[in-house]
Amino acid sequence: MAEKTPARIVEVAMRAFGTGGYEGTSLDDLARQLGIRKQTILYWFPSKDALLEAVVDRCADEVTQRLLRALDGADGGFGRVEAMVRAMFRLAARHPAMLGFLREVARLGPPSSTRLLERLQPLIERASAFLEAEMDAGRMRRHDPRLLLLAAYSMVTGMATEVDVLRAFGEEPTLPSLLRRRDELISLLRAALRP
Amino acid sequence: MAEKTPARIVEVAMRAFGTGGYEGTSLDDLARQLGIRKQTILYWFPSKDALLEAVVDRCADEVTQRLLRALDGADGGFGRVEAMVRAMFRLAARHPAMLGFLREVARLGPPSSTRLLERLQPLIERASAFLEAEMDAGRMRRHDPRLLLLAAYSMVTGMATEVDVLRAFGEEPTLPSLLRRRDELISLLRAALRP
DNA sequence: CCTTCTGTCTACCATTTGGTAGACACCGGT
DNA sequence: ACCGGTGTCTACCAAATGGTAGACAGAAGG
Repeated sequence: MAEKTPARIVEVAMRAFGTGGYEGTSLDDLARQLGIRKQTILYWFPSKDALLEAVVDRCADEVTQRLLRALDGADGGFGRVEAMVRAMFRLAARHPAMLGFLREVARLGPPSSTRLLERLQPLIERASAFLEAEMDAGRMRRHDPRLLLLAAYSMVTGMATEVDVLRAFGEEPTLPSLLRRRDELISLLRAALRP
Repeated sequence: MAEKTPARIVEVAMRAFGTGGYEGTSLDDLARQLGIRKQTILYWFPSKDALLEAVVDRCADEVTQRLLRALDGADGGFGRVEAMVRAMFRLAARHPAMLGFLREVARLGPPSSTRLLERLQPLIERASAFLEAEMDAGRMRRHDPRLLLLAAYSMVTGMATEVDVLRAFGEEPTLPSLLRRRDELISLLRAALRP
């Protein structure tokens, strides 16, 4: 049990909130999964809302860190877009509930959604500035950079998380299928962005 | 009060489930909004789950009807894609909670998601057959038709529903802004699909 | 006038929920 | 040996939840 209790709680809560929803997950559920009593959860986080905030922060950190790295590295141009999509899919493969949690927070609305987006703001700024610059330089077809970003975000979370929908579309929730979806999405974006 | 009670219940429930989530909405909440007691709800629908099923069916009917009409009418080629996107956005404008409800059902998983997708299956088949034919004829750039459909679906629901996210991206939830998003999305798809 | 059916209501109920109060065990420092 | 803090636990609690039982009012039909 190397991991600290609060970190374990946040981890399990993110998975649970991301798949079962916030209201659909009780503190007792979490405690059961953690092998502790719910009072221990309430010792570390004074209320369920406070726990949610902590999970939001953890999630924002993870996403920001991964995407900023992808945005910095690699060659410029479309390679960077591709790197970001790959980073998100890697996240989806390694941490499947996190994208679900993102979506859940968006549904919950303020104050959690506000908190999340505040923390993601720098990332959004950097990414849309990058797209704008590429478009100005004529290396990408011109679109509204923020709407493009939003569309890409929606596609990634959709294609990475909606397992049942995927099944209806003939896709199994396996790793190879995930990679196919990733490549298909990249090719779609490339087609949309070629000058 | 021309509308029948069961229909009113389903209507209000769809709005509530779509914005507040299924577990986040109590029968008492619904009853309050309807100006009746929850026992009246339970008279028409034997349980909360049964009510959810009814809402799922109602939603599937509405979506199928609107999209099939868009898929039939208009000229072929990209015009039909555009008509479908427009139909979805019209739905989003007139019935904002319905797309949110779609997403909620996807999150809830089986059996509701299964039920919804079964009922949408014919629509999915028709749409992907259409895309396939267009690609075969060389009138659209080749992509995996089902994944393309899924991507488009994700983009539409995302861009039409995630108001808080939108706000972070500098978009206000007003009608003109919705139309801008619609047009931007159409132009994105057109760019991705031009041969 | 009586009966039956329909739709809504009042009165409950068992369970679950988020949260409080406080006991208890362990640990490091003195 | 003692003490103060830290982390987890047991014992509760008030409110809310989905659901049951049955009263009641009105309309329809004989």
